[in-house]
Amino acid sequence: MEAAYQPQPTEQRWRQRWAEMDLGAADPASSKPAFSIALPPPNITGSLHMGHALNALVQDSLCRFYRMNGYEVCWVPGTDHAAIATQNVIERQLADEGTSKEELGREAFATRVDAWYRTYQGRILEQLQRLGATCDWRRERFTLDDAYVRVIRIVFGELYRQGLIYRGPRIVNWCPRCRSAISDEEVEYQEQLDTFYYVRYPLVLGQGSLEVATTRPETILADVAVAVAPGDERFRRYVGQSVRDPLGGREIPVIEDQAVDPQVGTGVLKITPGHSAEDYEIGERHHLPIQTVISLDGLMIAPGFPDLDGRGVGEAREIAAARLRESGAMIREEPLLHQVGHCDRCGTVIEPLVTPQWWVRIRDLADPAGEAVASGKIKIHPAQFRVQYLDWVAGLRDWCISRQLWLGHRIPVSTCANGHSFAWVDEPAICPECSSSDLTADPDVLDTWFSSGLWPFAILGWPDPNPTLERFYPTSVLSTARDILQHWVVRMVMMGLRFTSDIPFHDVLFHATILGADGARMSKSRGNVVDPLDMVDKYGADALRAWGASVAMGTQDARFDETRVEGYSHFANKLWNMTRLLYLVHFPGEDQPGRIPETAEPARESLQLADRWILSRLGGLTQLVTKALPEFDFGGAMDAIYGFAWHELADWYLELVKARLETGDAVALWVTRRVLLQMATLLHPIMPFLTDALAEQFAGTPASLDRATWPAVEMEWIDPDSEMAMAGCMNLISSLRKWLTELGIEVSKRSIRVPFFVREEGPELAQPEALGYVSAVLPITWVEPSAYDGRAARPQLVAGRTTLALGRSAGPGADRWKESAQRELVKASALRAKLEAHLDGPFAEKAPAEVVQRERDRLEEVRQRQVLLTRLIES
RNA sequence: GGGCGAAUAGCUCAGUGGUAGAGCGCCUCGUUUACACCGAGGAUGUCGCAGGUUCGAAUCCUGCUUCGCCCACCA
Repeated sequence: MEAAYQPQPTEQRWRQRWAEMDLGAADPASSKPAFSIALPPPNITGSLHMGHALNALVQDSLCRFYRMNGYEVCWVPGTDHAAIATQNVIERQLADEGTSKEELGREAFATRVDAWYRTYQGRILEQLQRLGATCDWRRERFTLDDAYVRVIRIVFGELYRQGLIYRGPRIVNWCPRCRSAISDEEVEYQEQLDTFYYVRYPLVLGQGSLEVATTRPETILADVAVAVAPGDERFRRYVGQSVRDPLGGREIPVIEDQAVDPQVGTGVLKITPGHSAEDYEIGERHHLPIQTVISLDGLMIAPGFPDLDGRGVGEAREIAAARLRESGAMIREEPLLHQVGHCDRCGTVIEPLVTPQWWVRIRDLADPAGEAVASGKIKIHPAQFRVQYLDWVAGLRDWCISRQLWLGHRIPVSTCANGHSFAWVDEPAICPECSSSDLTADPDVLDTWFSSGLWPFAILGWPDPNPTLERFYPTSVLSTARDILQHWVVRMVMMGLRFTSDIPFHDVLFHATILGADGARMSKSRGNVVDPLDMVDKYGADALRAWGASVAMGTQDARFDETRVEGYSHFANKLWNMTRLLYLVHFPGEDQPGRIPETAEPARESLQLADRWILSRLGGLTQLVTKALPEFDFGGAMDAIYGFAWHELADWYLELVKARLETGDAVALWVTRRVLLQMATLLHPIMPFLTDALAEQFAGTPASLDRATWPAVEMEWIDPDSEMAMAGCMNLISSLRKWLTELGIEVSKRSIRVPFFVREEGPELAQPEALGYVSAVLPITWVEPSAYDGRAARPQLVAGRTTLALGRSAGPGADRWKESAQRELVKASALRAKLEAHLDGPFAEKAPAEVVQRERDRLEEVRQRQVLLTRLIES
């Protein structure tokens, strides 16, 4: 074994081995219970980011855990074409090259896209493998594959025939830059400072006017009414009359509508159904016409107004405001901070526009999706996101699924010259109704989330009955980032329930979002992005995984902290060297190859105190980890293993057992081997590379711990008495070591042996092995008290209820021992006073008996300690 | 505006009704035959603020402050 653990060559070797062993291969014919995960398909828009990495390691840890627990695990990987995102990435590239998709033309653009997908698709999956992911790689899916496209068309056709998909002109969130509609969920609201314009709308008949407050004077030309709240006394006399729009001079009615809030602005709302979602609804209620003054490019259409016509919306706003000021219609202007919708892909301000689009009637789909979570059939972790899910599902509106992009799944509908529209799976040459061959295919493509929503069953071969689908659907767990809840998770539940009559997964995991070290979301523009593969290069995949496990399920976003990743790389080295310690006992030569041999389990009676203690602790650890992982408490499992390995096994047990190992003590050899190996097994789901490299050093282990059986808890190991005895002994050793240091005795010098004798023996030394343990880790030697009785005051130490005395005049710090004892006495007295006061009060009567007893024991201990210390100082 | 969450050591974060924890950083000392990717020791905390419940609160409740996330048609 090398003196230091080397992650890079080790990981490379094991990646290859796992691939050869095909660890992820799922056999639908197996008789084991099933566990399955559909890997959330990363967008093919570049490389893997920290979120992907975190998500991958969460899923991989679960898959490994369940395989080790006897499950047939199916983890299906894949990628998503991500229409809008990919198109934007490629458009940016083209812009950098000084060209555009329009210049290229559709065909050349499509070629370009294909090349992009080919380059990055494989790369993303390779990156997952570098993290140690054990997917069933042969089942890889891509949302543009023929089979996947077929599923989409079948689903679309079904919904179409069931009347759940319809086409119609309605107001949509239009992104003028993408030149496409986007769904409500793709709109991101940002606070923005604009001007609030107060504008006068004069009555057509008679004197008077209404004041309207608006942020969008350029849309006055598309106003079709002015509305007030029902019963608003201030404006009662205007209702039913007409006012003139102050730019165009058209007559428009004054109406009442419940959507108007009398508190906001002037209490009078201009109604522009063509350019506001809210106004559109009001317009529908009152059967108002729709006027349009903004084009799909976001430019004004105002033929009668040459100064406005063809201008951008921003410019037009300034011009319209100027006109209003000139005409005297502008009453005043004030700054207004408000929320404005932006395209979440390109950041452009959304323009609500009325265009013909395809829609999914949502209620029939959403209600069952809500019920699945409300009833507990689908569980969400952490639990507080359940509420968010339910609120969100309850508020869903019809879903706009058409996009006017060049990239994506075509809407599988054609219309013939005679006006027959029909959905298809394979594009037909003639109309099925009238056999007309004059067909027009719909030009739009589908929202990416429409196809992603089918992922869990589409990748398992639906709709054709097959063993994989039968066996692994519904999937067990869906793990994802929480920002995708509304986009994706809900869609999958809706589609799953509708088309498979079953939930798509049992548990939903929302892992933490990883922020940059500066606490902001990672973004290229902020320059705070950390590439997970850089971390893998630097510290190893296992270190990154261990860190990820420790933060994955926090309820709060987690800042990336490289020092902690580094800390876990040290941990990996520590584990390596703990195993190396045992290895060198068997194979003392540096380069001597061999495997730590299996030996027979010793009889329980032959175990020493330390052996019983560490096995008991191991039993407790096994219990904890076995419970934590299926509850998705990766952090709890990681912390427990870390603490056990470093602060119990390495710091104490291995130090105590070293001498026994060197003399070939069969019991010590067996216990050490057992503990090291079982600990590695428990850690394998989280740190697979390292633990496999460790297990390889032991004879009789499987080719990978992934194939090992998960350790059962050995109940007979659980031994509270030994744990308590050992705790006392460790406490004594710590006190003595501290004390020796204070006396100026070099604790770690092996050449020195300081004589000590036991003056008062407390429970710390009750176990026969205890004295030996103290002298095993400290440079002391035990002498008979009689040899020193009667001598003058000797430096003494009180630890717990044990008093030890130094057997010769001490080194340079010899005169300091009384100071040290004095300090201890002060502490003991203070503690005693506190405990006595506590036990004197109502605590003694009201608290549970065992808690009170514990305090009494502490008091008794501290009293004795005080007596000992006092005697000591006075001696 | 509504909902959810967070506030613990210098930094990043665990934790939990009964004696405040880890990693990293800092100070002292040490070892180089498991590990300097190490060991031993140390300093640093009114566990956001104010009330309440309780024998006991960092932990439960209420209010407040600050930060974050989600939702929402304030024009």
